[in-house]
Amino acid sequence: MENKREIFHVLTRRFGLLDKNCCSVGSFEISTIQSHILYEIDRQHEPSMQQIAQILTMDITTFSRQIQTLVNMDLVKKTPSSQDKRVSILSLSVQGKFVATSIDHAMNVYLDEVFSHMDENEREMVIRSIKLLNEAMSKSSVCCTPLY
Amino acid sequence: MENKREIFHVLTRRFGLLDKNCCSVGSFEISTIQSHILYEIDRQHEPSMQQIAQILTMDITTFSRQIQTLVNMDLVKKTPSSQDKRVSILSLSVQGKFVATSIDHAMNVYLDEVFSHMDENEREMVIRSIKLLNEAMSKSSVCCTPLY
DNA sequence: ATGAATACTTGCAATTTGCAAGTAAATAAT
DNA sequence: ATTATTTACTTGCAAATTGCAAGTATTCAT
Repeated sequence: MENKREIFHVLTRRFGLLDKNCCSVGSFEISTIQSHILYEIDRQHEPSMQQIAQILTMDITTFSRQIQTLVNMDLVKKTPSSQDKRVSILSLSVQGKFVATSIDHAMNVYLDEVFSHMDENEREMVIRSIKLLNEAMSKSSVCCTPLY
Repeated sequence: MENKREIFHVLTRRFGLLDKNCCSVGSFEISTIQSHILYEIDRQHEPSMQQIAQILTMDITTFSRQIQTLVNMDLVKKTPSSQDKRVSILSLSVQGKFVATSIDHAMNVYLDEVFSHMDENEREMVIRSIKLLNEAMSKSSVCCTPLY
């Protein structure tokens, strides 16, 4: 029987390391969490604070302060919702979009390099496997609240 | 072309979340980093502080203090090396071994549950893919030095 | 024997964290 | 219509975590 945890542990530590090192773009020093925040704001449609905080399973107060930092860095904009004045709609500034895109690009460059060590069949298999795994994880009842 | 980053991001966030939630065993409150430290001490043969800190890419001073905490919790033992009195050999206490094993078990239970949503062929494919990926990542020259 | 390198520890100051308590707006109850 | 409750977010504060600089102790190099 395989020790599944081991191989997953190695994988996620490596990826986490990449996540950690990827995040300085130009003069911006971006922490891992901040890059994840930018990533999620970019993905979602007019997200509120709550929404992003929940996706990232962050305490809302911690999140609030991280957003303040990102607003001060002029990477994120906060717009009060017209429907509900309590909620702030988050969006990326032009600079924020640039940073998010740069990080995304860097990550994909890295992943392409990783995949270059495989042949075409292997590449396809791996991609298919990760997708399968994501589906299976989202079906799981054991861990965590589903992310998407 | 796939957006590789997206599917990897989802995967590693989910796994990270699991890592975060898994770690309270009995009366022990274990943080994610601490569980990784226990895991690596268990894996390695008579590791020094440096060794584990490097594997986990942690600052040695931060690591030193984390180890102090784990020693105080009676989960880790520090034995001065007989060959070199500067180095401390790390090992798990009986309790530490128990905690590490419990976490490992919990993770594998979760992973088994995840894999139960697949058929046997898929399971094999996924395991093979993760291994392939780990190999490819270890060959990569790009990762883990700052990208910009 | 002396200087440089290595393995680790401590001082300190900055950052990050999460709970408790706050404000303000929307919804429900009377 | 007024009051109470819930929701969305912010601030106070105290504890924990971090990393650099500077320290000690041991080993290696010359």
